Amino acid sequence: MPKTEPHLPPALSLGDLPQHIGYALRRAQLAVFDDVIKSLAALDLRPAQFSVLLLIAENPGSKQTQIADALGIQRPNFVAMLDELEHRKLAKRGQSSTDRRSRSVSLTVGGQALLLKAKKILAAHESRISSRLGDEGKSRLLELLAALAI
Amino acid sequence: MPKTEPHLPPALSLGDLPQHIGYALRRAQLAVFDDVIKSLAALDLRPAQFSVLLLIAENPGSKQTQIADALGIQRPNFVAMLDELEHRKLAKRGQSSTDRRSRSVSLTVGGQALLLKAKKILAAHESRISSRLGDEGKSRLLELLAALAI
DNA sequence: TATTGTTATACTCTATAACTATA
DNA sequence: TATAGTTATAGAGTATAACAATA
Repeated sequence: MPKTEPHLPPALSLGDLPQHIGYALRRAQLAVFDDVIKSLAALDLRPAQFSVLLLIAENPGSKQTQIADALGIQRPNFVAMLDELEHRKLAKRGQSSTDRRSRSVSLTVGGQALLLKAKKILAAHESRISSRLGDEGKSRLLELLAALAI
Repeated sequence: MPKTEPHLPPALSLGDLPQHIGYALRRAQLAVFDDVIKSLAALDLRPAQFSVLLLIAENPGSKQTQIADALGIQRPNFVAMLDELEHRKLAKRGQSSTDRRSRSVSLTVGGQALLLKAKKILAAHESRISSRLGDEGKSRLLELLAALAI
């Protein structure tokens, strides 16, 4: 008598959900972000925190709200994010010489070092993910996604 | 003297963020979902609610937890979702004849009617979105996304 | 008047522990 | 003992109104 397989419950039908671009996008995004989140967890960084550190480094002297806007983060929600990065001594708020309302943000040396580590970790992640697509596949995917991102 | 353009603040540099698959995926997913959410709002349906109605219709007689599992919804979180659909008389919980612990879920006539309307609305949405990609583009995109969704 | 940063607040999504009733 | 449904709860993420300081 052949060994019986462990009983798997029958998979439900998803109908034509997998043909919906939105559904397929969401599933892929969750899977990729799952890998990003796990990768950055070694540095106690969440994806949004990484992107904030990156934008601050890329745009020295920019104002708090400019960073938030560029990342689609609401200004009120950005306050606590910056508070935490500042508390961890990764970023700091400075004075604007021309406008005493606004704060110019910058990275500390520790923030620059952590960003560098994060970039290396994410480069490895990116290689892992890209290997499922091939070079042509990745560039075509980025092209198609750009057409959707308005 | 030429008319001066309205002053736009200089766009910040995103570095190589747009080359990250995860970043591009998230931006595209948010844009597409924005259209889905607006489209379904006419029926007072959120995307997750649509997918629940669809799966119930596609899998008659299936149990509450099977629907939740197939959609990646945690069992505890699925309870309130079903409560609301039941309160709106779109779905109902029935008795399982063989296991008194489990509930078999089904759509009411009203739920079937609303699902049909939602499908039509989403078909129009899908046409709108797909037109940005072309037929070949859409099928290639679904193929690439499937490779990422593990 | 308008804008920057801020506080307070609320709503959705998601995640986990633990209970109950059944199996 | 294990499972289905449930309750309670907590944490992210996201959204809006309103205030003080400054422009």
